[in-house]
Amino acid sequence: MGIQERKERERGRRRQQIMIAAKRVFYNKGFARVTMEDIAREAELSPGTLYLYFKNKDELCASLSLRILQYLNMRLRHVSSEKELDGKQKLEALKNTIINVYEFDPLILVNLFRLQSSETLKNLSPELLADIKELFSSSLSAMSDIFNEGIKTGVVIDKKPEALADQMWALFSGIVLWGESKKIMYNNKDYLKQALETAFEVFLLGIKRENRV
Amino acid sequence: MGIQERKERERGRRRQQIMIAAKRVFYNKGFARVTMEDIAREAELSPGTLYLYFKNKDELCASLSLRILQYLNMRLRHVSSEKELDGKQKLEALKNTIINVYEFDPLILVNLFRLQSSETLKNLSPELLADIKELFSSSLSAMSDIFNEGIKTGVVIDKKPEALADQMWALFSGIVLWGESKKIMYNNKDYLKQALETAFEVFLLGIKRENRV
Amino acid sequence: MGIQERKERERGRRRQQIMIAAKRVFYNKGFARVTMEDIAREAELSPGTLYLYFKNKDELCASLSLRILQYLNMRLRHVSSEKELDGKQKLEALKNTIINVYEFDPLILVNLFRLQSSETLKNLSPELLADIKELFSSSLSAMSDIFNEGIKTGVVIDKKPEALADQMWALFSGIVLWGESKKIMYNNKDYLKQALETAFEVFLLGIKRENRV
Amino acid sequence: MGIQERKERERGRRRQQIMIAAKRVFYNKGFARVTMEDIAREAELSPGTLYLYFKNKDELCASLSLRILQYLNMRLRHVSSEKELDGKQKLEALKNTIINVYEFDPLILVNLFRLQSSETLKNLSPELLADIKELFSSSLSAMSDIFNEGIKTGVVIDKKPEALADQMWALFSGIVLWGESKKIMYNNKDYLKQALETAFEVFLLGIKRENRV
DNA sequence: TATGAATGAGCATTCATTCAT
DNA sequence: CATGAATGAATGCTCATTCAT
Repeated sequence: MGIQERKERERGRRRQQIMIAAKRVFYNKGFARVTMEDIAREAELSPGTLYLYFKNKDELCASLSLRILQYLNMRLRHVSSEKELDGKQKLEALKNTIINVYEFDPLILVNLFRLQSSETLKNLSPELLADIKELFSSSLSAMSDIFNEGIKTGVVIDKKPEALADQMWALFSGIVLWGESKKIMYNNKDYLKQALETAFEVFLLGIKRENRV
Repeated sequence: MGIQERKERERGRRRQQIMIAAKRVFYNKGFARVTMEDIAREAELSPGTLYLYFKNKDELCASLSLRILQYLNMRLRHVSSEKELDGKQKLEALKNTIINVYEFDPLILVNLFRLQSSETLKNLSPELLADIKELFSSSLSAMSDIFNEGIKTGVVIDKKPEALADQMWALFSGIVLWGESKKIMYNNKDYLKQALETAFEVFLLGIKRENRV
Repeated sequence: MGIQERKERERGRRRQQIMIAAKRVFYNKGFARVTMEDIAREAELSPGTLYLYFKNKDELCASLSLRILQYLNMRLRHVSSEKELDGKQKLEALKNTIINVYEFDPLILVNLFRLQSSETLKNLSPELLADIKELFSSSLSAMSDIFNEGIKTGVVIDKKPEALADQMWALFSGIVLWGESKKIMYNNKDYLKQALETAFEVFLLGIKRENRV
Repeated sequence: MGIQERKERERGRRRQQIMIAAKRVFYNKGFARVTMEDIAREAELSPGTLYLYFKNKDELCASLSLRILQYLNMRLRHVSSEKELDGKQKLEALKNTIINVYEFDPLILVNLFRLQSSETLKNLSPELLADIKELFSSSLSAMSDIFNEGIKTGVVIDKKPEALADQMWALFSGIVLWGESKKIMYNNKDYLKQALETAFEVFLLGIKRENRV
């Protein structure tokens, strides 16, 4: 391992450390109110140091989303390319994957979905924005592939696979955000996982050919 | 009409005037960047005056959501209580209503959905929060009623009607927010209405008994 | 006097008040180290208030220069248009005017000369920059006129009047800045007025025809 | 050559290398915006290393001025002590020397003149400040000598030679700084050398006895 | 000697909110 | 009721300088 490589790895670790601290602060104070100083304090670093690893606050926040997108993408690609599963099993695996990603880090997922609809997107560096777009596209395309296989093998009704992928994604983000508000408005904490299960079941019911006359 | 009542009505008009101005500003500058002074200027009032009609900025913004919630609620109640329609027709009417609400004011709807998952909720006055909750509950309960009628008449599969209402709502907000991000990330402007149509169709496919074996 | 006009005047007074405070602070702390908060404190205002009257720090500082430029310009125009004086007397009046402007506010003059050679110029609002340019041009053109009259009446040697004006201006700023450094480096406080006198005398000697063979 | 001496020479080389890098950066980014890291990067050193050779940023910048002052001083001493030239020729040589110094490094000269009137002077180490003072004094004294010789030989009018030297220096810095601002304000790039020529000519006209009645 | 990661004080600017008129 | 000038706390970001290695 060259010295260059070791440094790069060290740098990556630092970034992780900061992102983890940021996440902890987000949990405690809520996204909107977190300041760079809060994050620095939590990471036991000085504010200036954060800027050695992230260009600005928006990029730090967006980087959190990037991580979970990477995880999601990896999992989806894996399902999509799984040779052992038939079309129907893949649909099931898709559902489970998404729920699993939700469980992996619910808070950051909320951050991601909020990012989607935000002016923040406009302030990101072109590189980071490109990365995010790329992962989004790639994930949706993996989902499309799964639906497409379903369509070809006659498991899924004949709709555009991309539209189905978009819908599933929208359902995912909609449920998660809606669940958030239920938590806040109704103190209804553990509603989400179950809601996701049911929603995806209904969604699959709707698109599976076998359930049709 | 007493003098008291006339004053109250006058007051309501002023509030409307401010809210309309706020909406115009939001359209032009984007939610995040709007200041109270912007709104005051647009309303041809002074900043101080806004505070005579709204406790603070959050409440002003949330009040915008309140209006569209009122509209939504009215429409849903109307569908739900329509004697002329059978269960199946009501499902169709429900779909159309929601799409119609979307078209009525897309931007404010985004605001509403963003509000759902936001810490802003915590800062609202108990009264306003109660109003919002009430309208949410009422709207969802109207939707539940429609689904319930469908279930009873054998049109809809046997799931909890409240869960179905939640899902439909989540689907609604998910699509709208996801559509927003598509606008920003892909400059894909007129995607939304069609996406809503398709998503609701699939959703109804999934829950209608007639489509099942 | 209309209400509008009174307000405008009030606003002007406030600006003056702030500028005077700024000047006081500059005297005490030196230009480079002064913060907006210092100025606000001196003006017995809050930092935010400064921004109601000046777009930003650079503009506040440049506005100080504007004032002395206005004074200079007024005086020069006056000399230039004075009917009672012949060409030779106008040269004398020009010299005295400039020295008088120096005495009017030496520190701000240093600020002005420093502004000349600074990247600050690039950050000013187009309007303010235009005002400054205009006053510079106008002042130099008044000086040119005086030299031109001297040339036409045979008092001054035959050089381009604009070049003479530039030179006199350069001499002025050069002496003032050089005098500043003498103050700092040699604690030589009262050197400047005398130096200006002598320098302008030599300059006039150099350009007056009567001193030539 | 002892080991001590070799080290000292090595150290000097490093300082030169850094100063040259600094100058390059100044040319590209403008004085105000240059950071120590910029300079370090350009010099292919680390920021920390700069502090092994210069006490702080101000000293680094002032050292640039020191170099051109050394050059100026050397040239002036040379003219002053030139046996072959008579008083009149020396005045001409003085003029050419100064213009030549300007051409040698205009940007650094601007830096020097700006330094003159700056609070930076107060932050320099006593040693560096002493060096700068010494070179200034020495240069002005060389100029004084030249004027003095002119006075004694009847070429120059009977004024204090030190005052004449001060004036010439002030004229020099005045023209250069004023020329800078013309560049910025009027995009008038190649004005300076010619302006210096003319200004010095007029100055010499003013102090030469031969031009008088 | 050289490094360069880390520091942290410092600062311009914004904007929701207030209150004297 | 209405005003709008004034507030001042809050915050993202910079960069000269240090110090452990």
